[in-house]
Amino acid sequence: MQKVRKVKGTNDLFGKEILAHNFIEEHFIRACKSFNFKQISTPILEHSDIFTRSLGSTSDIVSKEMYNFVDQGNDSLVLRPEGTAAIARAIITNSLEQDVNKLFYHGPMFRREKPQSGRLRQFHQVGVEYLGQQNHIQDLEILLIAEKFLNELGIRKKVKLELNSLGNEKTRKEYNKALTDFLSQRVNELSNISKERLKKNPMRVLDSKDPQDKVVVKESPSILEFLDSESKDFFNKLTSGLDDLKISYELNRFLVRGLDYYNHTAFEYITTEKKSQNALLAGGRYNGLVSNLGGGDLAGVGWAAGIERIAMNLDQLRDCDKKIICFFTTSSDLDGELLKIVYNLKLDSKIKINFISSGSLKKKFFKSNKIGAHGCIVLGESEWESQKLVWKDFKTGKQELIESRKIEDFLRKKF
RNA sequence: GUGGCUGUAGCUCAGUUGGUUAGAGCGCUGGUUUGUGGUACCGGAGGCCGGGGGUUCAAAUCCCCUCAGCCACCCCA
Repeated sequence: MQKVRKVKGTNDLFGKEILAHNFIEEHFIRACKSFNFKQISTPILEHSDIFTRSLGSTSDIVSKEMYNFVDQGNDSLVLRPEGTAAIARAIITNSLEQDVNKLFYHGPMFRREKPQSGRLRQFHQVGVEYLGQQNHIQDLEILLIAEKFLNELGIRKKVKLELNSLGNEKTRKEYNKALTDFLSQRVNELSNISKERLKKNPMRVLDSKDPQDKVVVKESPSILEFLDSESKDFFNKLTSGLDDLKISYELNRFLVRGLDYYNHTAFEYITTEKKSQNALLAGGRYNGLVSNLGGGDLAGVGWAAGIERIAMNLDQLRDCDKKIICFFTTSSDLDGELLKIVYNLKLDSKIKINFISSGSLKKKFFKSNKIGAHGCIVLGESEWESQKLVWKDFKTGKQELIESRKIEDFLRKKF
């Protein structure tokens, strides 16, 4: 019989991996709460049009990566490929437009891509969204959360912040025209993929990795010189704000976001190591998104980070400081008695109890060491006649007798 | 979707120009006279050598197909 197998690009999380996930989520939540952001959790299932309307039909996510299907009720549904559009939808459906919306979320996202390092079909993101009236302070605030988050994970020094402005709609319209003119003149020098992109979405040519393309792109006009006065003013406020906060960043005029809803601010935290999937955390401003989905005229800015990608860059997890104490008997007849004691123990979470029921006494000690126990409690036949237990400390090798009634006090005092 | 690399025990891998019952380390498990570990010794379980087909007296080994995994491109977190 063939072994059952998992869906391609999905992972079971256990052992070290899930510890890393939890570790990252905990730090993320703490950073968000410290800025008074509120949690939101939206469904994994959404109507397809939430994403087709907002991300742009030329985006790869919509054109080839969405897990969509028609259900038994003839609804066209999708496993959400990203969080921002879903949150915009939630704000509209719950009539939250009037509130100040400082939100954070975490959960699985789905894209049907060919898996590789740092890329999965089901992956996990954490993200923040700040909705309201446009104000550069909001951009700064979500960047501060990102800074705090990455710092506390100890990986801020491994990444750099790259920043660009995509300007407002007017800016992009003019820039796109200029860029198209420029690229069209040199279309023969471009790769085939870039020739295609030139027709559909010329700004995508800017972040091509093709060396030939890069030569051409290097000489292309810069969007930063096309910013109109509103866009320019906004971007200047943001960069001087970052300077004041002493947050280091690099301007990268080739940084374009893949999704249509972005405008003005665009940024990425990327690893300085040479890796193919180097964007750990990325985001930007999306002023038109909510109104585009039929809601009010609400500006927004936010980011999302890939938990798996961050986990790949985590040096090591801090060991949890709970101590393992093994419990076993000298005779299996007494296992029931010992279980009763364990069941009645009321301890705080300082220790983990590991009950051992198989093997000779020697093997039980052996196993205790194997799993890194701090010590063990042994219920021995002869000591049990006077209701006593043996405590053995593995560091010192010493053992002592304790009354079974007092075991709780004993352990509490010890740990 | 397009390429490259890799599939042998639970894990990491050996396996010589095709040659008989398929190997190691770690892990798991049992024991070393029956109540004491971290480091010893002896044993055991566990493999349709990813799957299918072909060449051959003979295939883990050579050829073809297929599946899976990893990596890269595209794109993105």
